[in-house]
Amino acid sequence: MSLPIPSIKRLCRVYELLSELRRANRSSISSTEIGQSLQIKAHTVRKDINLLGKIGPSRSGYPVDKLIKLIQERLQLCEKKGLCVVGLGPVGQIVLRYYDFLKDSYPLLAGFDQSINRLETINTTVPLYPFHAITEVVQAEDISLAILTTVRELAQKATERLVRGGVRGIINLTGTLLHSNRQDVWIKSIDLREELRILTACLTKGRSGRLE
Amino acid sequence: MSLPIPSIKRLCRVYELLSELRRANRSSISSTEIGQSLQIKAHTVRKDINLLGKIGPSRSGYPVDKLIKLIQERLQLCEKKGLCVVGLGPVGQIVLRYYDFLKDSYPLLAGFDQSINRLETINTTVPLYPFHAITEVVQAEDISLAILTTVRELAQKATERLVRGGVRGIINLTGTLLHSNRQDVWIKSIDLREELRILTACLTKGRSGRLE
DNA sequence: CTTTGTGAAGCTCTTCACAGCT
DNA sequence: AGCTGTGAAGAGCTTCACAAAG
Repeated sequence: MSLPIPSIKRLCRVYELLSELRRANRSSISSTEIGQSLQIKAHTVRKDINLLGKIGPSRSGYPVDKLIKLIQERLQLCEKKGLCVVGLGPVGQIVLRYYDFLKDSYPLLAGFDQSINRLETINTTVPLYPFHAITEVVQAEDISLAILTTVRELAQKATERLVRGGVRGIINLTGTLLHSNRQDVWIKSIDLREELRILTACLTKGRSGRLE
Repeated sequence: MSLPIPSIKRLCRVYELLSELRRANRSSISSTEIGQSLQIKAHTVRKDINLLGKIGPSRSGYPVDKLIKLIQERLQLCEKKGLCVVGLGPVGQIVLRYYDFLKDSYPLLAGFDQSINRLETINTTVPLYPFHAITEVVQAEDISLAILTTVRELAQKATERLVRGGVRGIINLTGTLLHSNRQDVWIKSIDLREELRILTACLTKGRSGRLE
């Protein structure tokens, strides 16, 4: 059975927490403590973990190593996924320069831009290609995820080429609404202006909830 | 009555769509068409709009102008909110340089960094201040929103100073979990690594839903 | 005959309560 | 005592179905 999206989101945060704990050599942690650290109710943490399947009969907190492995397997965080950046303006260049923190799981295999000038002047170890090569390169390099940072006008065309090449997940930073008929493509749009508006509207609510 | 968060999010997107329509001189639009444009069910669009209050008895689509005004009022998008950026590394500098697209509603009143060197070398019309001045400046300039882009180590301290000065909404781009006891402070955390993991996990689900 | 408006039904996710294990 | 695991209850949001209006 497939996990509910809210559970997936929380489990990704649990995963990050556990990775930090492992670095600090902690060997186990209780649902209560996970809850406090991440500001989630302990009930919910346990439900989420149980949705993953049986972890074993330990009754004194969850073993960090086992739980990491379980989440990795169930959420498919174990196998590497090829990543690319489309649009090498200021934002795209930041991704090129600072992607180190994700290269273990998401090797950055390609950057694309429509301007030949940019392709020639940007100094990076990531292979760069012209915009028209997207489908071909994505297919050849087996890239399944993309970060979109193009100008608005190119966003939809880029999406189509990415999907045609085999990309199945896109982080859309262009502030444009992307269309894709396909039912197996996931798009996460992030737009600062929209987020500011949401925050503004939330201020009028009495108490604050967490924004996912 | 206060709106549910999912409705707030959708209405912000409707608002953006309506703004575009107004620029194109459209005078009315139906819930069906809004739904198609934003990939929301028409039912839901109407429910959301009705939550705002009575808009009037027109039965041939919603009048664009009236609806914009109604959303603005109810979501408090009308009055300006002072904004600041904390942390002037690569990401913070992008906000400084490209914030134009939001300055109408969110004037950027201050930038903060802990490095005096940065404060002196960055070329911008936005007033820059040292890290320790956060509380004071936020209060003096009546700033209510902040974009956080500091290094991890400073994120929590920055948050405390911002909140003490009067900030009530924070977009957190630091990849750190922020704590705030206060019930009237809203925090939206955006973290590329987490988003990539969520996308990865979603790929294992059969059909794609929209990620909010 | 298309459009909005809305109570009611339905569904998904969260929270509860408590059994069972260590 | 403190912890996990889980069916049952509950809350919140979405979807439905249809009345009412142009």
